[in-house]
Amino acid sequence: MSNLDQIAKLAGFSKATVSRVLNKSPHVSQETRSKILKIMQELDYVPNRNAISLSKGQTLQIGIITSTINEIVLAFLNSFVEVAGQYEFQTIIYTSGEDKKKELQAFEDLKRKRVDALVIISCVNDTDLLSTYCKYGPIVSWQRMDHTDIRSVAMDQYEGYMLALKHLIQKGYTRIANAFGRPSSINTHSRQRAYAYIMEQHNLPVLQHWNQSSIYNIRDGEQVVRDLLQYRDEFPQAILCSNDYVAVGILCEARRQLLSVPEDLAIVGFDNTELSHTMGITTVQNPIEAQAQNAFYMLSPQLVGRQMELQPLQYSLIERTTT
Amino acid sequence: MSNLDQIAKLAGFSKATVSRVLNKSPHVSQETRSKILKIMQELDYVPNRNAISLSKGQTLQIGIITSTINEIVLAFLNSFVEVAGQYEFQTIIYTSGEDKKKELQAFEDLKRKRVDALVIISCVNDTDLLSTYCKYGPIVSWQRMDHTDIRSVAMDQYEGYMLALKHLIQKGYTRIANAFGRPSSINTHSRQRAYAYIMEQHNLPVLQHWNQSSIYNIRDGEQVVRDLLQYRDEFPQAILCSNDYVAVGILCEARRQLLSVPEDLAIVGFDNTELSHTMGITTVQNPIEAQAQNAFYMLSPQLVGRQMELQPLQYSLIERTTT
DNA sequence: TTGAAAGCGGTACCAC
DNA sequence: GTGGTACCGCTTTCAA
Repeated sequence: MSNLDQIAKLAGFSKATVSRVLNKSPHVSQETRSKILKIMQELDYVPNRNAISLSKGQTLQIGIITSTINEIVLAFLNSFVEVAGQYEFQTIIYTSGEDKKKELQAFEDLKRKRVDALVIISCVNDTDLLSTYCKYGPIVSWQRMDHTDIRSVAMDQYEGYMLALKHLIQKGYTRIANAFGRPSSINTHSRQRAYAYIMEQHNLPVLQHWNQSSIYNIRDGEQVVRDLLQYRDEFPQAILCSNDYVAVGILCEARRQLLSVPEDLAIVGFDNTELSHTMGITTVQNPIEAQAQNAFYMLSPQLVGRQMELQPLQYSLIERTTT
Repeated sequence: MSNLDQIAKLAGFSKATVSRVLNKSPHVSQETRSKILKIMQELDYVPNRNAISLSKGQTLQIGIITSTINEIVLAFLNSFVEVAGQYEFQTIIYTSGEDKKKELQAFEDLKRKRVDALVIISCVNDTDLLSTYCKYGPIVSWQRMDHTDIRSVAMDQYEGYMLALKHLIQKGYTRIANAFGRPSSINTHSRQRAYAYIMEQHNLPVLQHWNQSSIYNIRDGEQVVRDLLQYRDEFPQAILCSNDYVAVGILCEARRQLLSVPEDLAIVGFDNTELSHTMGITTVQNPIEAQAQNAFYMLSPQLVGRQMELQPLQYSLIERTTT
């Protein structure tokens, strides 16, 4: 492998001049430039990115942290990789598997200058601890954070959940259950607030086993149906899900249990993923791609020195056949 | 940010000794070590990864190339990130969006020493061109390659497809259609060979419109059903799919069209993903996780200087309710 | 327009 | 066990 020095020697110029050519500096004469370019071509030269990173103190790499890559994360990840790539930034995946130590390595890598910035999709460490890393580079989060140092691109799911609740009530459903996600998450709290508010406002019943938590995926959704069926007399008319995959699980299991949807059980998903469309699940449209792009835009002032305008975000209800 | 030099000065030792402490060299006295470690702690010192990479000529980063991150890729990606992480390697995503230039950047990054190795999930460039990059580092592929320089971890889908075909025939289905993926791919060719062989052996009919290509995802699957319905009289009894997502699309659309499954149409997926389980789709179990792990193991001789034993791979048929 | 040289922050070989 | 020092390969300031 050839390096700058060799190119410089062969061309009869200094490293500085060769570097100028590489960086398209205007302060190089035309003939010098073409002579150097020719030699680079001949030697099949490409600059070493580690050397550049070390010298510039910038890697053009962004770390993205998630416990695991699942279907929900997919849309965000794709969209983020895409927009970051447009600005020459690469994306490194850090999967923690909910392990605090492993997750922390991503933050250490920010400190160690392996990445220029971090995006949190989900994290398990204490936010007070994580925010101490802000001094090493910009950090944004998709997951809502209870800490002011780390900004979040997510929307308040209170609004989205309200849409779903109002839709159900308007349709005449009164016995409404919830399949929440992480019990301690801000999203879950928002949803619980919306639920409590609406239920009280309409003077509707709230049973304890209608509030299930830690329901994340298809399998969990299937289990929810089986659990609810144990209380035959208190079976809900409708169920709101933490995401579309949970809704899919509930729908499939409901059918297996010979419940007809939406007559015996109405289902509302969340996110409006491809799958909810295919399976005809009523859901709340969540602009995930836009949030991923906003994540990059929020980093951009420190990354590319330019403030970028965030896209407006809005929920909407997509009515399909499960309500 | 502090660096080696500062630590050395403050501790009253040389950079070399500090470096030894960092790298856990045994040739440092206990008190020197603890003294240096104490100072590192006080200054909150961590070594700069770019400097290490430059000096060692190794980044501990592996690039993974795919046109887009979809559900099929998910299992592979998760598994690969996991196993690579166990050996301290990080994974960088390169999504090409089928753009040859963009895809080539990943290979240039191998040359430029941004990554130590590459894993191809899918690629669009000419394999002759890509194999010229082998001299810069190890490259393996999940997608089957027609080039000997780049080894593939994938299995020959001929075997898997045979399982599915034999299953259908044993069940008494004779009018069998195919939803193939990329027309030019080696996998598709393997499947076509298996199909042709079985059909001829059993003297079964083969209609041209029973062989659909470029069917990749749920939407494509839905479309397949609508297309096939145009030939009412020549509607197949069963259909084999390029993957489980196509099968899901076909299943959902078939139900919407009031076809009963498997009576009017039997469906066999491929891969045995979570979703096929949930929806009760008969499928071919494809050990994707093991292939991802093997991908790392195939890189390992050049990456960690150790030959690792590849896991044996085997297809099996998972019979569920769609056949 | 060009060059010399001092970084960037480590590693690793060779002395002692 | 420890230190001196030449790398690794590129950027950037200052002079000329």
